[in-house]
Amino acid sequence: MSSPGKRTTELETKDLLLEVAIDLFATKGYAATSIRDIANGMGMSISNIYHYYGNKEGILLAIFEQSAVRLYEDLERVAELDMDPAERLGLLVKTNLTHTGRFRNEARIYTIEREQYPPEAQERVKRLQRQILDMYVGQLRAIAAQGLLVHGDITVLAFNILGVVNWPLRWFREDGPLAFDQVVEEIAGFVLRACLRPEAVPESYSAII
Amino acid sequence: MSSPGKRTTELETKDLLLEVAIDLFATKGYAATSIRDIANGMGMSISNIYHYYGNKEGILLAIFEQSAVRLYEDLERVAELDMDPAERLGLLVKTNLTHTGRFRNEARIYTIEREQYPPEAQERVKRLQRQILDMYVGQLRAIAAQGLLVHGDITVLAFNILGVVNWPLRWFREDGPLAFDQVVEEIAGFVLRACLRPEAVPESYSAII
DNA sequence: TGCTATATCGAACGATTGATATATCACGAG
DNA sequence: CTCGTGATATATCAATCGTTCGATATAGCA
Repeated sequence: MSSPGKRTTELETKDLLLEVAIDLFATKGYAATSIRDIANGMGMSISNIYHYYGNKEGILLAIFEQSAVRLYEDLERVAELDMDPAERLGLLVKTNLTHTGRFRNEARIYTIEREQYPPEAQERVKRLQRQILDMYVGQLRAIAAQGLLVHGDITVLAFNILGVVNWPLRWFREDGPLAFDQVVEEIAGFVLRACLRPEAVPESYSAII
Repeated sequence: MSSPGKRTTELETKDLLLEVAIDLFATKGYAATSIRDIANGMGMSISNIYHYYGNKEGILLAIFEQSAVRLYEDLERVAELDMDPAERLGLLVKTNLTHTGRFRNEARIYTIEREQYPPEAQERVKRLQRQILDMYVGQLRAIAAQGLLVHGDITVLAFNILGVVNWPLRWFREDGPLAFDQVVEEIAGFVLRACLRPEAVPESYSAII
């Protein structure tokens, strides 16, 4: 750490705080979670929260920044791969799903409806959500350039993809009967079949055997 | 009205109250909306809310019951129509979309994540959501019986449909560039292409033209 | 004309909220 | 060993929360 005087636990406390907040925000919701809930959850007093993050909104922003940016960068890396556009779209969907599967609670937070963010945060949230949508639009355009895309509005297609990809946050249970990996495969197939002309759907996604 | 003593306005007040609450819950969220916000929005005192609905949760329950049941019944009517299963699934999707388009604010409320409902309400919410999912599963089964369904887990397919169908609640703007009717058509096509073997997709949905 | 039920009100309750101000603690630099 | 600084705790704030209260006004019934 750069500055002196740390009690050796700054990072741990700061991160523990985020961890607890992520958990509570994701389950109870941001508005229904109190500063005291968080302090309680980490077994410390509320002072730390104000010491490290300024105010309640600061926690939310930190969570959003940390995890939404990470998602965006993960996706961007895939989006720029030099490969067949259809396969790349499938990989993008799977990457997105894997990400939200691994960081489930964080994902539930950055997919909160924008209106429920504090007004000051909304612009930032909107921009990042827009960037992710645009990434899907870009992938679809590459496919369209090959004449392999179904007809229809590309933006609607992209929104539909986001819908299917984010919905498992609402229903998938780790302890349920389905394996997450299998769900990822099936959703990727669902997306490709819906977006591509039938003859362009890679065999591994067509789910027709 | 059955009982005496009404000041001629009970129905109007009771409904106005729900209307205001629906609007506020849908935009600010349930937890972030105070009883006083609602009273303020209808230009009356807090007492009426408790007079008519007992407590804050009572309002939420009344909204849920009124609108979620209406959606379910609308869908059930379509699900029981005697017609080609593929066409019927398309019609079901369009009915669902039209419903959430017309009752947008209500729909945003009954699609709130279940955990954010008061504990006493969760069981009721869960049951109705399950019933709607099962309706889609039933439609998919009918298609599978004809050998026209893609391979894969039917439940995952049904969840995917719900994802695509409910997502417009998050992004569609009445004053945006897209006409809602067109979006409805495109989403129905998206769903059918993703669920049916290519040769089974009705021409009107195939969007290949 | 009373009697009762409904509709509405304003004021108040105790609890909890986000936030702050002040204090104590631990430790590294000198 | 002292001193300062960052980490944590305690005490407290005004505001707002959901809820309850007693009161009043109005309507139909006897």
